Amino acid sequence: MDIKLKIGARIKELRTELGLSQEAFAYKAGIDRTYVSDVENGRRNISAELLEKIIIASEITFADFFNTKEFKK
Amino acid sequence: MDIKLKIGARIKELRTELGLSQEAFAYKAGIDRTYVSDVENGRRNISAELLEKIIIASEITFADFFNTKEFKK
DNA sequence: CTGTAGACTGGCGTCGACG
DNA sequence: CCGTCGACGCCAGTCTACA
Repeated sequence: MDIKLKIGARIKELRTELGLSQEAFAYKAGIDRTYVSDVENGRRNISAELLEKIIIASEITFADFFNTKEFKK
Repeated sequence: MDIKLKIGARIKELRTELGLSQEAFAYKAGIDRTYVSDVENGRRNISAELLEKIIIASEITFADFFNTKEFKK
C-alpha cells in the first residue's frame, strides 16, 4: 500500500480521536486546511517538517505515530 | 532539535551499520548520492516517499526507524 | 465541514563536476 | 569516499473560491 495513503489514514485517525474538524486541526498545526484534506486522502507527498507539525498537533510522538500495524511491514 | 537533523543522524547510523558508503547506499535506495549527503547532514527537508526508499534500503520498517529515544519526545 | 480546482512561489530531488 | 556547488524541472504547500 502506498505510503501516502498509510500516512493519510493515520492522520485522519488521530484527528478524529481528538474530535477536531480538518479546519480546526489545520489551524492547530499551523498549516493550510486544503492541504490537510489532500494529505488525508493520500494525494500529497508530505515533507518531514510538515509531518512534524501534524504529529505535534496530534499530541503524539514520531515513534507513536508510526507504532501501528501498518508501519511494521 | 531539528527534525531534519534527527532523521539525518538516524539514516547515517543505519547506513554505517550496514557497512555501506553513501554511494552504495544511494544506489541501493535508487536515489541521488549528493542528496544522501545533504539529508544525512540535516540540510534537506525529505519527503515521505523518499524516506520510504531510504527505510527500505536500510532493511528496516517505518516503526523501527522511529523507534529510538530521539523520536520519543 | 469537506473536496476539489486553479494559480502561484519556494524548495525538493537530480545531475555533472571538483576538491 | 564524502561535501559542496550551480543549474534545472517539477511538485510541495498556500490561498481563494465554489459546490
